[in-house]
Amino acid sequence: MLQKLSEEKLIEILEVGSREFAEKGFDKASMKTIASNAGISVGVLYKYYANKDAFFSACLEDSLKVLSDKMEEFLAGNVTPRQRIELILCAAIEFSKKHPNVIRMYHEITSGSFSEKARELATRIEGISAKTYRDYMTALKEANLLKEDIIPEAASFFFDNCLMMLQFSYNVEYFDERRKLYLGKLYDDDKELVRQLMMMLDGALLRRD
Amino acid sequence: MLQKLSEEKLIEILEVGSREFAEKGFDKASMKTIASNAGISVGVLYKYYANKDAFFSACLEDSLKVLSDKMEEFLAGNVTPRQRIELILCAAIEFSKKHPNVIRMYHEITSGSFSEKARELATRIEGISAKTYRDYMTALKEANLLKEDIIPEAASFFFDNCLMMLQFSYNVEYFDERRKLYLGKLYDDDKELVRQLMMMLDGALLRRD
DNA sequence: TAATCTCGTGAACGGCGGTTCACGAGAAGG
DNA sequence: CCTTCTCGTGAACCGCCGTTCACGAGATTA
Repeated sequence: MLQKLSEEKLIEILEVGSREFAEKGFDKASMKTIASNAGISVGVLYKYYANKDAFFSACLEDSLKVLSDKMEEFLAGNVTPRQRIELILCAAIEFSKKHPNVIRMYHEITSGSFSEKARELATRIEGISAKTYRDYMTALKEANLLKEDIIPEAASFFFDNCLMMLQFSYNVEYFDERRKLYLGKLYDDDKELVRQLMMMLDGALLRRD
Repeated sequence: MLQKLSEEKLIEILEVGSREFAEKGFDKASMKTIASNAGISVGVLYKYYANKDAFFSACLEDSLKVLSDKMEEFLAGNVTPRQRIELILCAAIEFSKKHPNVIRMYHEITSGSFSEKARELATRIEGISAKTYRDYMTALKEANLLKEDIIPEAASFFFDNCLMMLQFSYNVEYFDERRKLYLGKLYDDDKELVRQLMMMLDGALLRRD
């Protein structure tokens, strides 16, 4: 052969890996299975990645890239705060449905003890969204649109908490069942759920005019 | 010997197990380590529990009992809705600090594929809090204290999401770091955090008077 | 006291999964 | 066409972990 793995093959490997990790979690995912699902031998996996941990990090990085791209859209465009919240909520749900593995992998590193590398990656992406939200909340504050007495740090923490649980609720099996349990017939009505969340977040964060 | 393991020993085993599972997660926790930390042999663990899964379920059940006991306090006492929210927030944080392993084990089953038994346990406790919160929100609605247009199902989902993230933020290592990242100097000020969350939840859920 | 029973012990087993490495297929170079 | 080099292959290795079971220490019983 002397053919290095093609570009597409390398991408495929990362995709197969992400799927495996997202489905089974880090520990239960097996390098052998990943290799065979990607149609390569285990050996080559270790030619490209030092070990399971490094491979996981690569999959994670690949996944998180999509997420952080999305993040930049959040502050773009000139809309009212209320509209922006609604846009973000919709984007979060839409993103969830399009990239379930990203959220699942994110959730995965949330538990378990991971390598420095994985830690660092997660912290980096977390740092991006933290800063994005805090900047946004600070801007709201300065425009006197944030609720009285609420400080931007707490507001962005609160806001991201809500988004994170929303994403988990749409992707992680356990949280999905929980969502059904809580929402009942609202489970299938994304539109109405967004409307409800909107009203609550609005009331929580924005000054009454 | 012919001494059955003493009552205290049995309790100690569950505690050691819970700690181990909470710290390392189900997969990385080792039956041998648990046995040796509890000062018994592996064999006896298998005399009392059929396998690792069953032992995990027992630890989980032991932990969740504490949680569901706490739950009943939530609706007790005659206080205003605002006061009740504040009480629950404080209780959540206090509980987190007192029983870190409970939250961590709960978080653990949230990921990974678990046995029917573990699933069932989690669903049961989830069911209790879901019902508790929904009943409470329904009561608020009927008393005309819930915000206009908000339906109890969505409100209780939202509320529990906030509480859950709060608990994770105080116990699960990853979320704890994230909390520090978001809150900055507010990280050490529980009182102020509760005050801030209070204001936001109040605004999100309760009718303005 | 001798026989029997109970129950904790921990070495041993089996299997699995991450990781390695000797191999060989085939491209490149002469 | 032969040599050399590249790089994917997958059997083999190793360590770990859940699980088992033959054993024996001590309690019970007769």
